[in-house]
Amino acid sequence: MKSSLELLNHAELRITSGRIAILDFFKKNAKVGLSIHDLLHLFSKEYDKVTLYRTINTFEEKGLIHKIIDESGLDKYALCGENCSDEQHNHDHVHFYCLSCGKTECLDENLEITIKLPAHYLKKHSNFVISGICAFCR
Amino acid sequence: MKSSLELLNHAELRITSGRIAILDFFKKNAKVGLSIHDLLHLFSKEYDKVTLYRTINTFEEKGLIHKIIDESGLDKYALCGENCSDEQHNHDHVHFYCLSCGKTECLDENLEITIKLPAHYLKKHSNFVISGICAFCR
DNA sequence: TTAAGTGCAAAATCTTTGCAAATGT
DNA sequence: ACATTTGCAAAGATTTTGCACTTAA
Repeated sequence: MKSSLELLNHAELRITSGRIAILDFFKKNAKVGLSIHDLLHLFSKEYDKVTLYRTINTFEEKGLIHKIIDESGLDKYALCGENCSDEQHNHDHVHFYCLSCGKTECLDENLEITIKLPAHYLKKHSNFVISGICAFCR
Repeated sequence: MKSSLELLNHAELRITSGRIAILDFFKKNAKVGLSIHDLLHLFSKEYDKVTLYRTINTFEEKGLIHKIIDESGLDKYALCGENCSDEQHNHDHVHFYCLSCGKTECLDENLEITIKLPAHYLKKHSNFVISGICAFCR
C-alpha cells in the first residue's frame, strides 16, 4: 500500500502534518470505517474542527476515502486498500459491518462476488455493505 | 405490494394522513431514493418538519424504509419492494445510482448477485449500491 | 513569492426536545 | 378515555463561510 505521503502527492495535495496524521490513522486502523464524529473526537486537540471537515471533504473529493453505510446509521468513511489511490472508481468496495462488535471492515481482498446487472445497465463502480457477525466475534 | 395502510398496520403504527401520504409517495416513486431534504421540501407545506423527521425515524425503526448511499453524497431512503414489509432483514437490497440522471432505483427483483464471504463470517443482511448508467439514459 | 492550507469567530443548517393540543383506536 | 401523534418554539448539534495568518512548494 502506498504511503500517506505518496497518496497526498498523487492527489496533488500539499503535505501537511494534519493530512499525514489523518491518512496515517486511516491506514493504521486499516479497514475500519470512521465517522466524522470519530475523527472530530480523535483529532480535535491537535486540529480545528473546520480543518477536519475540510480535510475529510478534500480526501473524499480526491478519492482517497469514501463514504460507506453501516447499520449503526452513522455515515462512515473508509480508505480502501489500494483501491482508493489509483483506480478508485474501478473496483467494488465491499464492507462488512459486525452487528456484535460494531466494527466495519473492508473485505475487498478476500471476497468472491459476482454481479449480473439487468440488460442495458452500465456499471461504473459500487459500494456494498454486508452486515452480520465477523469471524472474530464468532 | 402491500398498501400503505397495510404496511402501517403491520408495523403497529397508527394511521394518519401524513404517514399515508409519505408512504404513498415512497410507493409511487417506487424505487427511487429520497433524501430527508427531498421530503422536507415535498411535504413542508402540509406537515411540520419535526413531524417529517419523526416519521422518517419511525419508518426506519419499523423497517419500512432504509438508508442507502449514492454518489451524490447525500443519504437517501428507499422503500424496497416487498422486502421492507415482512422480512426486511433477510434480503439483499441492491440499488442502482445513475450517474447521468441522478436517480437511485432498486434492482432487487432483476439482478443476479452471488457473494461468497470469507470463512467464519455470518451474513445477516446487506445493502448494495451500484453506480453507473441506467438503461433509460443509455 | 504565492497559492494552498489553517484557525478562529460567526453564520447558517440541520436535528432533537419539551410540552400542550389534536387525533386515532 | 387513553395512548399516540402532531405542531410550535426553543435548544442543541452539525456544518459552512469569511477573513487574516501561516505554511508548503
